[in-house]
Amino acid sequence: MDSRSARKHEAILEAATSVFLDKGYAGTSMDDIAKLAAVSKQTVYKHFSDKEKLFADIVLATTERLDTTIDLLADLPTDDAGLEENLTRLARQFLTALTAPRVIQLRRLIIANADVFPDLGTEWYERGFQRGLATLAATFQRLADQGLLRIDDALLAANHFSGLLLWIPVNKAMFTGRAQHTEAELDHYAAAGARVFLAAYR
Amino acid sequence: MDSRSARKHEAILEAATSVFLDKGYAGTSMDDIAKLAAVSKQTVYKHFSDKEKLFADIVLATTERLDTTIDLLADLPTDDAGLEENLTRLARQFLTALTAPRVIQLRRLIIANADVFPDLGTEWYERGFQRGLATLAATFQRLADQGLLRIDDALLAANHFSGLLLWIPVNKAMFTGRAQHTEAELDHYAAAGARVFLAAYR
DNA sequence: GTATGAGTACTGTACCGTCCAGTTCCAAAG
DNA sequence: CTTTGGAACTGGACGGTACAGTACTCATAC
Repeated sequence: MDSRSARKHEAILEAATSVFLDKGYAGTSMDDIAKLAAVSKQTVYKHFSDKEKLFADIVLATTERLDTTIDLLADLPTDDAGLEENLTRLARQFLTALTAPRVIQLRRLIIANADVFPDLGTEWYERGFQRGLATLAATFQRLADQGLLRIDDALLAANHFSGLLLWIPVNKAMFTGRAQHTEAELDHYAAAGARVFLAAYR
Repeated sequence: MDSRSARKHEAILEAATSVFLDKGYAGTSMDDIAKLAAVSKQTVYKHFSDKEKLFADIVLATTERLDTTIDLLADLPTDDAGLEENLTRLARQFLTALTAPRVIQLRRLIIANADVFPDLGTEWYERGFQRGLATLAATFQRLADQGLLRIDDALLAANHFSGLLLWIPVNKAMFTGRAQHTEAELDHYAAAGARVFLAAYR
């Protein structure tokens, strides 16, 4: 059932995602998108009423995809033995997922336009950010219930975990455009973050 | 020596800072700035060759001002007695300084335009961000030398401290435009962050 | 009385969104 | 398999608007 219309729709979405992530909202023209999607501008406007609508759609779609990734990661084995090791591995996967160029670009895109699209910023914050934290918090709560961690406020703990891990690389990436983090650096951040977290919450 | 020219120069800088912080780079027109500064557009162009130059100047000037604020904060008494209390107070002041609307707006402004002005983003990162962290790290190192803290990598510790404190409120502010943090929330973040930090680094 | 600035008109460019005339796809009917 | 009708698409032109930067004339400060 991949009608021609559906194919075009998909091509436009894909092209728009690419260009928006790369050049920002203001830096992207509808002609750019149409050209990259190999589609006439008229067709773009047939599928998406205007630029704002198209932008909102691609942001939410990309957020959705990120959501499911986070959900997959947060499943942590609850055996006592290698707790620090497991947590470090989780931290490392978190770092990889959230410092991926696409994710960083999405963050930048939303922050940059949070004043023009306040609803979009809020929606991303709730769906793409707090939801991920809630998932992580649930995992920590499970560990706490098993007596492996000592936690009052699981959501706060999840925030601390994220902050310890992500503050450095995310800021670097936000400000210096394309930041290249070596694998070794990420390993180091993950180990150090997990260690501090356990020191406080075990 | 406040010549007329110098006064105009100052008025333009002030107006540009206000408008840029408020409406972003693309959202600000040179006419807006001229009007707010009560100055003709011609005069703006006499003092600043073009829009980009003006933007860079106001960003760096604002960064400079933030720098000195951080320097003032990071002075921590090194008496053993009330270490946790002192650290909590430092945390609280940090939070106040770095969640101030002006600072948040500056962050947004730089992140939003880091692709168009990569040098500016890098410069802010080094001057306004890493420099503040270095100051904080020096303070921690001093505490470590006195045997009050156990620290391998003072810069990493400073990053952890910042991440624990700022991850929540800064992200909320970045994404949801104008975030209003109550005093009570900030108190809570400061106390919790300082507690976790000490658990790991004392 | 001269340099500096105000006020304003103007040029050139970029881009959103629309319109239209001609073409291609696709599915159903013969 | 061929025809046919309508929907979707192309390509390009166009109106309208916003804005960076310049030019020019008249007023004002010092």
